[in-house]
Amino acid sequence: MGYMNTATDPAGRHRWLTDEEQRVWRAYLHATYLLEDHLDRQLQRDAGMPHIYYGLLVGLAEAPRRRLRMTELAMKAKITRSRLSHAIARLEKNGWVRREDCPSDKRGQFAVLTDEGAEVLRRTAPGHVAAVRQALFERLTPEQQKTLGEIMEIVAEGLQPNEAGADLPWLR
Amino acid sequence: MGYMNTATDPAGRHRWLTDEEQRVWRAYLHATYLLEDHLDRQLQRDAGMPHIYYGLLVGLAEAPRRRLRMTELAMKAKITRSRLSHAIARLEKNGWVRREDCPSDKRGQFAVLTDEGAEVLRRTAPGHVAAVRQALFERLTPEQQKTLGEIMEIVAEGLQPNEAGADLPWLR
DNA sequence: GGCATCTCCTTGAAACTTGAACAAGTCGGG
DNA sequence: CCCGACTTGTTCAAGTTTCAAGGAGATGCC
Repeated sequence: MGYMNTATDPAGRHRWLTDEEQRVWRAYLHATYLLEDHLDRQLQRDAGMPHIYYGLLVGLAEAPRRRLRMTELAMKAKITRSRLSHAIARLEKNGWVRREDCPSDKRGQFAVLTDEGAEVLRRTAPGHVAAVRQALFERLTPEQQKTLGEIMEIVAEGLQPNEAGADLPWLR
Repeated sequence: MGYMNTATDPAGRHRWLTDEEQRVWRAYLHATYLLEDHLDRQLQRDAGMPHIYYGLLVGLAEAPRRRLRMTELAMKAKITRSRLSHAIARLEKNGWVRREDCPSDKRGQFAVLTDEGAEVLRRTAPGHVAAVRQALFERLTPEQQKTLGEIMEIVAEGLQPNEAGADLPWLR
């Protein structure tokens, strides 16, 4: 009992994970926890925000006029609109982001990266990239990197809610 | 600017990620977000608790007398003691876990899995395992599974705070 | 136009996490 | 025995996330 067991498929009963699968799964959980935790702390310390907020600024920085509609940004970051509202409120309070009304749709709002926000990014991006590089890429062979990419694309594809037709509430 | 750029190492300046590294990194972020989200919802729906709380019950179920000292459990789950205190309080309210004083150390507390807790696990584990299997293992070749395990072990090892000597504050 | 319906985003409350601070207990000298 | 240093686990406050609900504007159809 517990997470899973060693047995495979005893004629109709539950299929647990094999020992090997279990090893892989636990390694996955362990590593992804540690990495997320590591990056969250790194960014909290150096940029004063959690990883996902940083990702929002990056999303804006990459957008045409440093701006994106709330829903677009939520989709890009794969979070709910609600969560984004709260997050942007916080970033706005920090002065990294500003809200602007959408002229063509009065319901709409743009989240706009401010100069200050861009500056924070400029200042903290190198450290963040270094952290990612050091925690991940420097430790893997090119082979492993390639396989990791393939695996992650497969997994993401399998979980992708939308799939040409099944429009998703970006989310939930 | 932003997350990273395509340039490599222009004589002393910041090393960004190559295009390929960037692809891998974004795929990683995307997939791990989706998977964690997926499992969290699956467990919230079927077991009424988030993934990490489920992991705590599993940890207890695997322990000798279904019990573990708070600090041990925190280590096993790789979370802070503070977070564990809150979590156990909640699980206790649900009746899945009970606290017991440690006889040998009056500061100590055991978290003990109750029969109810064990029952919840028994009832929900198959669904959870199925979710993991379906989202991950069924989509990967044996080769990929093997490589994934290797990669995750490497990454975890690199982030492991302790390393024979550097005792860690379980955590932080 | 009138009206049902959908979309955009926000809000509020509850749940969860974090970090610092803390009471209580243990431990190892002196 | 006593005291300083450390450990154990909790608590508080602040921050974040979730979920359900809702206001306001757009849309389409009659």
